[in-house]
Amino acid sequence: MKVVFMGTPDFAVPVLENLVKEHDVVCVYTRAPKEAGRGHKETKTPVHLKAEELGIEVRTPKTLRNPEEQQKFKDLQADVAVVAAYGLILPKEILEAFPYGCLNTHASLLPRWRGAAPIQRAIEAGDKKSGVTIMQMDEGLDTGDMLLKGEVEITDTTTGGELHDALSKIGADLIMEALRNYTSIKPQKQDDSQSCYAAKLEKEETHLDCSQSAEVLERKIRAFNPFPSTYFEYKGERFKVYEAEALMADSGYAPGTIIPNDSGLLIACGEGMLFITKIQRQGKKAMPIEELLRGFQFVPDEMVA
RNA sequence: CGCGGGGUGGAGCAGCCCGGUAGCUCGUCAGGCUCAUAACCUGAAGGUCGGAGGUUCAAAUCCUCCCCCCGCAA
Repeated sequence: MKVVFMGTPDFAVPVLENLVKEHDVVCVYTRAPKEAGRGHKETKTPVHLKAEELGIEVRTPKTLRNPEEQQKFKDLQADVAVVAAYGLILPKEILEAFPYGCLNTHASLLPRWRGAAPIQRAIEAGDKKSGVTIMQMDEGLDTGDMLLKGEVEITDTTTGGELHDALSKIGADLIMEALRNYTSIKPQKQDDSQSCYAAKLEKEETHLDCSQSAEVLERKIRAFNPFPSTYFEYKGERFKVYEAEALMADSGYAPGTIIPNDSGLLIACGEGMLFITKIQRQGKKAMPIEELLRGFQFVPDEMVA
């Protein structure tokens, strides 16, 4: 088939890689390069780089709401547009431009977790499973009819990064199946009453609030690992937390207190305690807590914030 | 030219501001103690202090340039 691909982050790259194996990807749409990273160098999106590597035309319009862009899109005369975490709203004219419309690869089991950050939100909420849904896009936010689903288990050690990679791969395979069997798949409506939204990750949430339950904090740490990661502050210095264990016994200490113990870094929480197992000091690499503690001391009874 | 931290025996850190015999915790190896041990005691090996210049009687430490890693902010 003649396919237009629309995607932006790493999650979308495997989808593009799969598409080119069986289809004629005539054009790739992605977000425009922006200043990012240290030194504010202009950075192309992962999909942009992959498309260039594959020798496919790349377009980076700032919006698809204007008639000129819509016409340029239609002129591609493709059979279908495959969308994976693109980041721009697709107006009706785009959605209806090709015979098969726009198929989206969404990283959740819809209708649960519509929206921006379904992967992290599923772990954070304590869901036991997640997955990918291929849907026929409509004008709503992830409300289109569902074509295919692929499930994956979330264990009590699954990190956001692991789930991201797993879902990315599943999505890349599912979209191929959807294209192959498009005409025989019966679209299913979403049950709106079962829906929920995955709000985008805010910087503010990455700060660990020790007054919360250790269980809740542990899930957040796991969901946000490796990105955007969580942190606490100690003596004015920021420490990123990548892994921790929740101990739900009552510590008897005020939330935020470093509890004396000889096996590692134990912090009192609103409910239970957090035993930090992987940490990163600013300016340093992430490392197991034992390593940091060989040369750095967290003084017992002092507080983290 | 966005702001900032760091590169010191295998690991993690201190020392740098106020130049002058390289230190701590851990690991490794050997020996000892012990019913035994990841515990304890004794001893040992192991470092071009990221790289290149410069200042100096003397540089991990001061100056210049370069390489690499990371945090913030976007």
